[in-house]
Amino acid sequence: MATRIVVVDDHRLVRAGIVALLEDIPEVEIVGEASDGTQALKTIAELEPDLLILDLSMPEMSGFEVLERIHETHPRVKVIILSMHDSAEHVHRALKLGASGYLLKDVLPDELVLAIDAIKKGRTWLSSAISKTVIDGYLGRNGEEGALSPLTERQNQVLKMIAEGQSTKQISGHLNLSVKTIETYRAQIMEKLDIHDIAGLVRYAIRQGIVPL
Amino acid sequence: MATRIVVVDDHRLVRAGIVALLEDIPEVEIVGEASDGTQALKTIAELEPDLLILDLSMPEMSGFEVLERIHETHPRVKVIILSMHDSAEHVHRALKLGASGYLLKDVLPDELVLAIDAIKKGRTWLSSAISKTVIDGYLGRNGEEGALSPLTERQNQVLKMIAEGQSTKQISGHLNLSVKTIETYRAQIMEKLDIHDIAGLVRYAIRQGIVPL
DNA sequence: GTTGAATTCGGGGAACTCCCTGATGCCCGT
DNA sequence: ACGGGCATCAGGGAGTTCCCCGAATTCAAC
Repeated sequence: MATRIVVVDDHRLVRAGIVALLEDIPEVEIVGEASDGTQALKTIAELEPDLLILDLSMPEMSGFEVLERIHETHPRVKVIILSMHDSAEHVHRALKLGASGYLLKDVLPDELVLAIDAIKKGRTWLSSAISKTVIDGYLGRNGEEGALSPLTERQNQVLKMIAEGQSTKQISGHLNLSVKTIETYRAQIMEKLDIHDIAGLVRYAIRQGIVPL
Repeated sequence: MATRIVVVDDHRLVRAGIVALLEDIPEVEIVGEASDGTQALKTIAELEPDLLILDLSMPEMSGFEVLERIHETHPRVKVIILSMHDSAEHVHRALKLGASGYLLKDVLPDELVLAIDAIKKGRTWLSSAISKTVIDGYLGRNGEEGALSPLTERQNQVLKMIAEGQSTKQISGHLNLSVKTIETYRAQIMEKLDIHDIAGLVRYAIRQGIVPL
């Protein structure tokens, strides 16, 4: 029986492209499309597909949120993440939230078919470019540079607020912490990431999906 | 005779999608693909296509640079810009650099075909969503809020450096201007954009394509 | 030829960041 | 139980930003 697929991406052209690519594959059947998170959840509830192809970067509701809710409400629906960014942080979050696959948008079209096949059989499929990163992470490459988000929860929280444009003082207010504490975090973040200006932190945060663009 | 097209996009999947979409159209023929600017220029020199479908956001060489060089070396090659961002600034730059069309990635696939057709006939095609903005700009909507980048050249230059992470002092050094002057610009920028923190400026600059992510 | 926008600079002071050092309590793993 | 990572805070001072003011050019435009 064909795998029933729903494609979620906010760019119609990209969506249409994926559909066009999969159209010729006999084992799969595109049963629905959606262009944002809300719509995606509705479509899934209606159609109960086997597989979701999910773009991460979407307005309103991010792919992560969609992923999270799907995992709660429709745990049997497998999800392949389509992303532009080869970011360890992204991969980490996606897998944690129950994604079955993570493909970069620059994969060969054939790989999409392979991935669908693998996932149908219960495996997890990662783009070859990222599997190395993940394995490194798994191996506890905490040595120096690599690995998944090197920041603690608090640091991530503060980073987010920095990237949102809040000042040290504002952050300290919102978190009910002393200015000094936030200063410490900011310094720790900058040291760990080896980024030494706000602009760099903002770009980092955007790339990591911590704040929307 | 069929329009000979080269597709340039750094995401293979997207490229493959576009190709798949155009494959069925009899009037066009995809003769080549490229995944970055350098490759694109080479391909164009070799194949001398009629039309280029160009993604703006690419690593190494941005779509704008490619566009610029093509216009210099192969002025007869028409270019359709494919972009994710509905940014007046982007559209403006693209048209200035000689693009014949500007399509958002969320266009209906059919519109791509229409655009190709229109451009083949010497017209300019803009995604419906953006044509309004452009017309407003054309009408000299310099009144208050709207239009193309509201910043002066200097302000843009400073904004870029801010978004790159340079401090007021560093910028003043690089531009051989006094710190006070840069302070003035920064204040002017913030006032004009109604953005009052560095993080916001960085996000704005990224959205406008002034700095890469 | 005056008006206006763009570019350039300054003074001064309050506010804030940045950097360094040091410290406490807590929880976790061996 | 001890080391280590984490979260939390402090003091102090140099350096910067931020915000208020004002003002000189130049150049194009009306």
